[in-house]
Amino acid sequence: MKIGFKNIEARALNDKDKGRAHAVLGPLERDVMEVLWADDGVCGKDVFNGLREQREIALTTVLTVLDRLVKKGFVKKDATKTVNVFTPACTKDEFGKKVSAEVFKSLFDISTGGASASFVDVLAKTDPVELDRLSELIEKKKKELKRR
Amino acid sequence: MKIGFKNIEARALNDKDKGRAHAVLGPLERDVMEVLWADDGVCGKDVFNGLREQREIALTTVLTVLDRLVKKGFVKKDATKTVNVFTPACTKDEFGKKVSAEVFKSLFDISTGGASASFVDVLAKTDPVELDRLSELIEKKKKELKRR
DNA sequence: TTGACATTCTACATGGTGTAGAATAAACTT
DNA sequence: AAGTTTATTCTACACCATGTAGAATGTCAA
Repeated sequence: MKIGFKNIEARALNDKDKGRAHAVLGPLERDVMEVLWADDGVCGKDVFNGLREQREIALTTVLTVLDRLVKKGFVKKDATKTVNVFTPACTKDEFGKKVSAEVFKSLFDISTGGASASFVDVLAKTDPVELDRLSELIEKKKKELKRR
Repeated sequence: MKIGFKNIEARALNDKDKGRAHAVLGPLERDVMEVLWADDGVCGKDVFNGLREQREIALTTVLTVLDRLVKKGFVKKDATKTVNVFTPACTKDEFGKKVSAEVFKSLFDISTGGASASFVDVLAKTDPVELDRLSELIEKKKKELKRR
């Protein structure tokens, strides 16, 4: 019963994540982001009114979450107006990219092959058309790598 | 300042995750899994001895984590022997697939395009050779889809 | 039976998230 | 300016996953 450590050591090296590897946002936080992305430049109450229809929630809860989002850098707050206005710090797509990048790093740590296989599978189920775009992305990337 | 909800509604439908979207395992839990994958059929103490070299830790801590892993279904425990023997419930690759699948679903929820772009980017950095394999996977998947 | 070792129980700390009342501040009304 | 309404911040708690490990208990061999 000998034990090998290669992987552990490998992982330890690039393990900046403080505990949860890919945890990014909770469901409420994500819903708030959705509202911000859906309609830019809203105030806390707008967000509140929006979410309220889907779930029962207090205004202050929304404000708290909004503030946490600001602290995390996902949202910008404009406090110069009478009413604070919140805007996403980046587009939904950019956000997706950032989050994905983090997540993929951890995933590749586990298994590059497994991740790739799974990615294609899930993508095919979710949005088959995207498969073509993905092919293009890969080709582009390959060329990019060759140029160097 | 009107607000749109399409995305929120969409998300609400397939939101089985109870809070953390892609949280899977903590760092210690992952390290334990690595030991199990690295050397199959070990007992608690083996895992302990292994981890011990990387970090200071108590035997019971390892046992606790091992048990939690069993409860989560990631590890199997054979209690028929004098000493309990632990084995991974699936290979590292399979695990990677499962975890990835979960994660990708959430990611695509945010942005399919962003996720794809990011995936290629990170993959190119991590393991450029895998880009070719990915291309193949996509082609295979496309054919598979056509057949139906 | 006793001692050594293995396993389980129980329990606490920490940190992120959801939750929101209370307190405070700012703005508006009269 | 005083009072009223509205907005924002403070403070605080609950919950859960995870890391952590001592205490208690169980098992087996000498």
